[in-house]
Amino acid sequence: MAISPARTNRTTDPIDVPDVVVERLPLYVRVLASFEERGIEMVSSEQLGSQLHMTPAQIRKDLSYFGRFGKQGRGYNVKALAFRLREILGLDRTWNACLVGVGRLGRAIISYPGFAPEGFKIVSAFDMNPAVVGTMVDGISVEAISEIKSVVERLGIDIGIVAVPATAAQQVIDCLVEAGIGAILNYAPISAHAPGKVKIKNIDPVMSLQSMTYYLKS
Amino acid sequence: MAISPARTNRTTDPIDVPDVVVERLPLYVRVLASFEERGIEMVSSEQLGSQLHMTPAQIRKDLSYFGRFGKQGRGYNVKALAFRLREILGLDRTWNACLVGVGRLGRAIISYPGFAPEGFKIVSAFDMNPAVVGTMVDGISVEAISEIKSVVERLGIDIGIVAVPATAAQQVIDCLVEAGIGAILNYAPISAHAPGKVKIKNIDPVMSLQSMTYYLKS
DNA sequence: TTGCGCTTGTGATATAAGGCACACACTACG
DNA sequence: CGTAGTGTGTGCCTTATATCACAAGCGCAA
Repeated sequence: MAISPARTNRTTDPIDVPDVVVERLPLYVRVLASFEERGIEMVSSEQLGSQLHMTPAQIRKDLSYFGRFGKQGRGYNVKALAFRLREILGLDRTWNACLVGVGRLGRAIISYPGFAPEGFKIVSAFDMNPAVVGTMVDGISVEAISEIKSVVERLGIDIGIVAVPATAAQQVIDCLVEAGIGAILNYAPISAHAPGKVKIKNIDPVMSLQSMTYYLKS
Repeated sequence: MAISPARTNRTTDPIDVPDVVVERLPLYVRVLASFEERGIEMVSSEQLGSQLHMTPAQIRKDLSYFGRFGKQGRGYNVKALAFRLREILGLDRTWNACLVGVGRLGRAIISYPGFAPEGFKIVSAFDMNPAVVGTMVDGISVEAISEIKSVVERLGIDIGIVAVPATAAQQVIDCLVEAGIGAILNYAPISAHAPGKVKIKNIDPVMSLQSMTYYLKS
């Protein structure tokens, strides 16, 4: 009568992986890439750990959520592990993103050269300001916010990037969710909340600074 | 013989407050400001919680690390609590920051209008590129990286903002630490490590996206 | 003054995350 | 083959974080 106990299946197992673990995977992908660049073929959790300032045990445990990638006595094959982790994270394809808010910050985001090499393409931009709608910014045409839903559906956009003022942010986020977006990267200084299964990450340099000052008032 | 048991003193009590709690304080400051704007005088942990999508208990416990700010039956005085939290976080003063790396991203950071209103002033900038050194960017003169230590000491700079390419980042960070900086905001795509008591926060939009895609591969 | 409704502050408890340590697997080498 | 050396995967324990639940405090109203 023994029911399959715990984590027995692998590779296709989105259940029960803690968010913290998923958030560390890109870190692993990144150091693996740097090992690969240096021509290193095998790497131990010990080496990964010292690079990342983490305990080897944590790395091994994190990886064990997704499968058994290592060989006892040898460690992990750098190339193979990187490949599998990219696969697991869904980085083996391109993702389309749209930007909402083409102000100063929005333009900087559009021009940021770090997204494309990692497979994130900003394919569309939106703004409320009629003076900006219809113009081109870095090869992207700016459209009215009312168009979000139709454009998202037409172009198959998965990710929304929000760079509007705080006052408009929650409204824009609701709008993106309504349009069927699955993940949101929010640069607006609000503690945004996305309903349902939609993932949201806030990027808020001011809040980061504001918590660090606590430790500065020595 | 009873030794003072646990948390008995308050207000000047930097010991033993978990980092997670400190990181939430700016959030509280922010919602309190929004309540204040709306002219609300008293607020309960229940109201704060529903605004922030947190349990009231967590908010009360977080605040209890620093003192007893509420009144039973009434809640918290919005203005007074905001004031105290700003004081605790060290937001009742201005902090000087310097920027390292005056590339595209660095310029965007210098021009970002969100820091100053919160008391963070970028007072100095550094770059490696001799073509940029000596120029002015948005009213800030750019100096050579070798000058960091002397400028940091002369101007009393507390915070370093790193916006250099990944390859140079760790070196720059070490240099800032050496110069006596107490906190670092790192925009470079590396998992940076600061030695000693120096606080560091990484801002990495690409990594945020890379972890969200895990949930997108529906 | 007394009593009631409301909300705090906090001990106790539950849940989540991290780390230890060891059996086991694999390699290399003689 | 056998043995020594190394490093994984994981059960178990520790530590950290979140939540519950309730006694005690406060304000208002009668």
